[in-house]
Amino acid sequence: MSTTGAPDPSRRNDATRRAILSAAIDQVGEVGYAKLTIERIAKSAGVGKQTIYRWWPSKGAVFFDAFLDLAGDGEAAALPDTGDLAADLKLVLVATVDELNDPRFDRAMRALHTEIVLDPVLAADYAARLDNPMREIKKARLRAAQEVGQLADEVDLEVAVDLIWGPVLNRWLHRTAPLTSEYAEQVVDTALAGLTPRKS
Amino acid sequence: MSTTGAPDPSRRNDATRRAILSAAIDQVGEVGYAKLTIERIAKSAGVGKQTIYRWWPSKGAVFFDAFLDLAGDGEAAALPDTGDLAADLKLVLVATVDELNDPRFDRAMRALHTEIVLDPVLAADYAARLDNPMREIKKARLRAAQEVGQLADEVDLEVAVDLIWGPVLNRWLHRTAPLTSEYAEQVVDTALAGLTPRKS
Amino acid sequence: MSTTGAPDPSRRNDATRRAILSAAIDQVGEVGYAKLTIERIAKSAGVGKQTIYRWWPSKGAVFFDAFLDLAGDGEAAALPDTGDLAADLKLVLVATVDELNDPRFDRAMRALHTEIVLDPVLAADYAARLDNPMREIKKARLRAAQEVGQLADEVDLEVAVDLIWGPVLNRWLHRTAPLTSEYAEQVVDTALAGLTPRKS
Amino acid sequence: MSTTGAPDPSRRNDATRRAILSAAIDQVGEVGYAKLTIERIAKSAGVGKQTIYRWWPSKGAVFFDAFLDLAGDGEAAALPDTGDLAADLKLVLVATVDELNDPRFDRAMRALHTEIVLDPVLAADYAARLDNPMREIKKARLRAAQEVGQLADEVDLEVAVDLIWGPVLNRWLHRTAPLTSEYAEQVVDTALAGLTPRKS
DNA sequence: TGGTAAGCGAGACGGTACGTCGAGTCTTAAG
DNA sequence: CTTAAGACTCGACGTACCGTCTCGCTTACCA
Repeated sequence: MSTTGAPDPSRRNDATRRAILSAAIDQVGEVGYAKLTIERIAKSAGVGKQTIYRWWPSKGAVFFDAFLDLAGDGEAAALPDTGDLAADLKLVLVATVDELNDPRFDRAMRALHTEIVLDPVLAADYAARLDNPMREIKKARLRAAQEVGQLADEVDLEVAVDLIWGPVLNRWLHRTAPLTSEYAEQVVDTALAGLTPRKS
Repeated sequence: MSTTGAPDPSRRNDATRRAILSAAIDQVGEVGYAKLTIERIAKSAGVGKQTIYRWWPSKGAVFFDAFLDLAGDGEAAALPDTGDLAADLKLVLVATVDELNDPRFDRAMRALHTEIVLDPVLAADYAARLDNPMREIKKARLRAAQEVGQLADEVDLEVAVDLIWGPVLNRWLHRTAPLTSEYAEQVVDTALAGLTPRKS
Repeated sequence: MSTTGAPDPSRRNDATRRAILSAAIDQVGEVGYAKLTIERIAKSAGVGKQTIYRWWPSKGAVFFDAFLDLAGDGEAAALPDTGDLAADLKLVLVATVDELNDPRFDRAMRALHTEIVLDPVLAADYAARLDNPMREIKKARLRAAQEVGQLADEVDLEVAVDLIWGPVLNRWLHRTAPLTSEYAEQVVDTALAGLTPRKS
Repeated sequence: MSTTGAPDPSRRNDATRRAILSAAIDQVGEVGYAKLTIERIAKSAGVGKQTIYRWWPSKGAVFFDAFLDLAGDGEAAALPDTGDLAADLKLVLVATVDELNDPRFDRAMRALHTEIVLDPVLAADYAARLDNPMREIKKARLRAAQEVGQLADEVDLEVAVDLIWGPVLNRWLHRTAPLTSEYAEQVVDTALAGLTPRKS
C-alpha cells in the first residue's frame, strides 16, 4: 500500500478540470500572462488552490494544458493539395498570419512561447503534442510535391518546413515589421525559387 | 520646466550603474532569469533597491540594458565578403550557431527573448539598438552579392535575411532539433538554391 | 452576511497567536518599543508577517494585546484590608513602585503609555480591560475605609484614587525625580492628612 | 585644527532655524506626530535635510525645540497670590484644563509626552527648560502659603505640587474621564483638606 | 446501505519578493 | 564654508502570491 500522495486520476472531477483550464485562458486574455497567478485562476474557476496544485506543478503547466486543449480541437488532418504547391502554401500561411494577428490568440500564443523558450520540458511536451504533428502534416504536403517533381529531390524536408514557416513565426515573435499576407506570399515565392538567379 | 519627479541623469553615479548591470548579467547566469529578482541584483551589486527603481521600471528593463551593454561592445561592422556568398554566409551562420550553443549566452539570450516577446516597447528598443543595425549589415552583404549577380535582382532583401537567419533562430528558440553547423550550412544552401528543382 | 474579508477567528491557530504575543513582549524587552517592528516580531515568533497583519492592524495593537495578556493574568482581586488604611495603601503603592522600577516592566509599560496617549481607541480599550477593573478594586478599599470612618464621607472616591496613585504614576512617567518607596509613603501620608494644617 | 565635524553655532543662519521649527509645528498640526518626518519638515521649510541633521539628532529633538520655542514665550513669572490659596490654585488649574482641552495644544502636548516618556535625555531637557521652572513657580506660591499658615509646615512642597497638578495631568493623558473645571476644583479642595475626616 | 477514503472549496500558515517610504550619509553646484 | 538639492545604502513598511497545510463537506466505492 502506497502513501505517495499521488492523486488518483480516476476520481478526478472533469467539470472542475475544465473550469480551471478555461479560467486560465480567460484570465490570460484579461490580464496577460505576467499577471496570471494560480490564485487568480483558482478564484476565477471557483476552485481551491490545492485542487490546481494536485494536478499541475506550475502555472506554466496549467496554461500549457489549457492552450493545448484549445488548440487541439479542430486541427486539420492535412494541408490542402490542389496540385499547385505555391498556392496551397500561400493559403495555409496566410491563414496562419490571420490567426497570429487575432489579438486573443496573439496573447495566448506569446504566453506559450515565453514558457517554452525557458523550459525545455515544456518545449519537449509542446513538440510532442502540437508541433511535431503539425510538422508531419506539413512535410506530408511537401513530400507529395516532391513526388510530382514540384520540389527538388535533394531538399531536406525539415529544412524546407523551416524555410517556409520560420520567417513568418519570427517576424510575429519579434515584431520586426507588420505581419501581412503579402509578406507570407513573398516568403513562399522566395523560398521556392531560391535566392540565386535562375537562368532565364 | 518639468516637475515629473524624473531623476536628473547628470547626478547619476556611473560606477553604481555599471555594478547593477554586471550584477544582473552575473545573476542570470547563476540562477536563471525566472529566479532573477530586483532584490538579488541589488544585493549582488551592493546597492539599495531604490537605486535600481530610480533608474529602471522593472527587472526586464534592467536586464535588457545589461544585455545591450554587453552585446553592444565589439560588434562587427560588416560581414565578410570573399566573393563567395555561400561560404561567407555559412561562416557567419556557423559562428552564430556556436554562440547560441554557449550555455552562458544561451541563458541570457533566452531571457532577453522572453521579455521581448511579451513587451512591445522593449521589442522596439531592441530592434532599434541591436536588431536593425545587424539587419543593415546583413543586407549590405546581400546587396553586394546582388550587384555582382550572385543574388537575383527581384529578391526582397528583408525576405532574404529572414530566410537565412530565421530558421536558425527558430530552431534554437524552440529546440525543434539540435542546432548544428550542418544545419546552418544546409539552410544556406537550400535558401540560395530554392525548393523547386533547377533544370540540370 | 458580510463580505468584509475579515478573517474567520474560528480557524485561527492559537499556538501561533501566543507565539506572536510573547515574541512582542520579548522584543520590547530586548530592543525597546521604538525599535520594535512587525518584521522583528514575526521573525522572533517564527511566523510570516502576513499572519500578524491578518489579525492586528499595527504594531501598537499587537503589543497592546500582548501586554494585556501578560497583565491580565494573576490580577489581585482585592487590596489588603488590615484595618489600617495608611499602612495598606503604602504596602500597595510601594509594590507598584517596585514594579515600575523593574526595567523589564518599565519598558513595556512605557511603550503601552506611548500608544495610549496618542490613540483614544486603545485608551478606551485599556480603560475597559485593565484600568477600570483596577480602579474598582481601589475604590472598594477606600469605600470600606469610609464605612469605618477612616475616610471623610464627602470625599469623592474617584478623586481620592487619583490623589493617591496619580503622583506616583506621574513621577514615573516624567522622571521628575527618582521614584522611591519613601516618596510613595509620603504621598499617602500627605494625601490622607491634606495640605492645610490640622489643629493640635 | 579640528575636523570633528561639529558645526560652528556662530555661523548658523537663524532664519533657517526658525523656518525649520515653525515648519515642524505646522506639520504636526496637519498630519499628526506619527506622520511627521524629517523629510516633510525639510520640504515644508524649504531646507535641505542635511541642514536639519546638522543641528538636531532626531525628529523628536526638532519638535521638542519647536515646542519649547512656542511655549517659552509668554510664560507667567509667578502664580497669582490673592491671599486665598484655594482660589488661586483653582484659577490656575482651571486655566490649565482649558489649555489641555484646546485641540491644537492637545495634539502637540501629547506628541511631546510621547517623546519624553520614552527618551530620558529629552525628559531631562524638558525638565530643565520647562518643567522645573514651572515647578519653582508653583512651589513659590505654596511656600508663601506656608509662611502665612495656610499650608502645614511639615508638608513637602514637591509632594504638594504633585498632589495638586498630578491628578489633572493624569486624567488628561489617560482620558480616564472628561477633564472638567469641576474636577480641577475638586482636586484642589480634596488635596487641601485631606482624605481623612477632620474633627468638627 | 452505511463507512470510509478520496476529491474538493476555503483559507490560514511560513515564506519571498514586491514597490514605496523615510532614515541618515555623502556629493555636487551655487552663493 | 554653508546651503538646497538630491543620490546613495539600508531597513521596514504593508501587499501579493507562493506552495503546504488543515479544516469540513460532498461524493463515490466497497463491504
